[in-house]
Amino acid sequence: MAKAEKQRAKKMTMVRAKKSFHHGDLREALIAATRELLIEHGPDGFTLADACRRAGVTTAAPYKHFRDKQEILEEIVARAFDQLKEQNARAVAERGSGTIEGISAMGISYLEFAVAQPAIFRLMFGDLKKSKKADEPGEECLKHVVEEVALYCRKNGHTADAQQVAVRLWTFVHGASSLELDGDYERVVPGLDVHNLIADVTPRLLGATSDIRAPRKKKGELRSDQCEG
Amino acid sequence: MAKAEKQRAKKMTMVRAKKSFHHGDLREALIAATRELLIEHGPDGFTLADACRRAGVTTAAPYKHFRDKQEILEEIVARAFDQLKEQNARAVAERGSGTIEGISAMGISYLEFAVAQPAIFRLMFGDLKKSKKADEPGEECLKHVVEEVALYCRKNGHTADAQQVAVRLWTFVHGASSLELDGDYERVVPGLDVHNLIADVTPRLLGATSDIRAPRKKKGELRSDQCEG
DNA sequence: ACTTATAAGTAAGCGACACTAACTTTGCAA
DNA sequence: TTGCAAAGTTAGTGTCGCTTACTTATAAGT
Repeated sequence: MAKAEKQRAKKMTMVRAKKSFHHGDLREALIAATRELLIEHGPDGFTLADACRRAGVTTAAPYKHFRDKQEILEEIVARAFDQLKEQNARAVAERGSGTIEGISAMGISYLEFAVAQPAIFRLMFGDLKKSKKADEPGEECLKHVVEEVALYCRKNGHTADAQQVAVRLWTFVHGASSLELDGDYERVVPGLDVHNLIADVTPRLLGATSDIRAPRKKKGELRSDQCEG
Repeated sequence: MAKAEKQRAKKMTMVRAKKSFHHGDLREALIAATRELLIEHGPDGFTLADACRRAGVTTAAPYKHFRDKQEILEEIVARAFDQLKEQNARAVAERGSGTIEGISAMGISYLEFAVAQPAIFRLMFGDLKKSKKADEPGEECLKHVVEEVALYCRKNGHTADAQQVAVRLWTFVHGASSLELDGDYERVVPGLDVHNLIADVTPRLLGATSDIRAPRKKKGELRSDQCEG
């Protein structure tokens, strides 16, 4: 009667009413919907309620699968770290492991990840604190850089501390990603090619550690990549 | 009677009831309160309502002075840029204008600003987009770096493009600030001294130093491309 | 096959927040 | 003195995150 009609009507409003009442896999659906909204409206522009509407459930439904809003984001962040790790690995493998080009490509990969999904990138490194799950993947990302740098050093007879160098590279690439992401480059240095920036700087940061002193013009002559006017 | 009593009672709850009903300078009071809350609870952890309570007014009062919540934040961000600019100028002046030490000090000043007021720093560069007011001050910050680099180059006979070098420095320092701020260094490289990091890298990015034995002789001719898979 | 426990949904409601509208108080100026 | 605009207030709207209590479908046990 009225009941049956109501049910049927509700069915129609569901986005994916596979099995009428139960949603099949609401957990994944919510993660997907949240991801979409994150991309569409930025990190703060999405609401859990919106994600529910998109998944075709009421706003109370998520709490059967997640403790709170934050937990959905944490799951997304954790997966994003895995994705970043994988993408970086692919980039470095393509251009040559333990080479400047490979390491540089890894940095550019990092940048491209950030640009491709700005909101998620911000969540990954923002203070919404990943707390638990995203800790390890983040470490693994840097660890991979350390390995590549160490390999490069071995190949080229450098004695530099690979970890220290890797931190430099990470820092620079992260800065470039952040500034590009927020549109700060665009605003302040309109024509900038960020890929080139990273490729230019990578070799500089790969150098050995300690003999940093006054500027010696001695060696200043040789590099054409230094700065063209 | 009751009315008068109520009013008097309300007076007591006001934070600064200079003139009873009217608040003297609510605009400034709200900005101050918002700043405090920003520092206490992070960029997303504050509410306009809280700021009102702290200023001793109702939640409708702010709209006599600001269009919306965002406009308060924009004002704070604009002032923060001025403060950053000034602080950087002081830092470089102390250590010597146009010197590596001065430029390095400017970078460290940037970092310390970020660490001292993380929430505000994030607002400055986050995507909450400063839109109008914070545009110029941000540009001026970089412009100052460009000037210092140019001065340094002139002093030392470098031909480098000061703007390009300045962007490198900005990028690195911004990356260091972001990672330090979010606790990522702490998590991944616990013992790191970020000041040293900046001081180490500054000369490298200035093009001064050199120990880059990178076999990047000519673009087409890099060997060791294909090492292991 | 029938019962039954439980996982997974709904409905209704709470408190908080951003913001609005309409009213009231106050200070200042003609 | 009046009268008016600035700067408050009260009251209310819609939304959000989250909770509680109820309902429904599924799958297991006998």
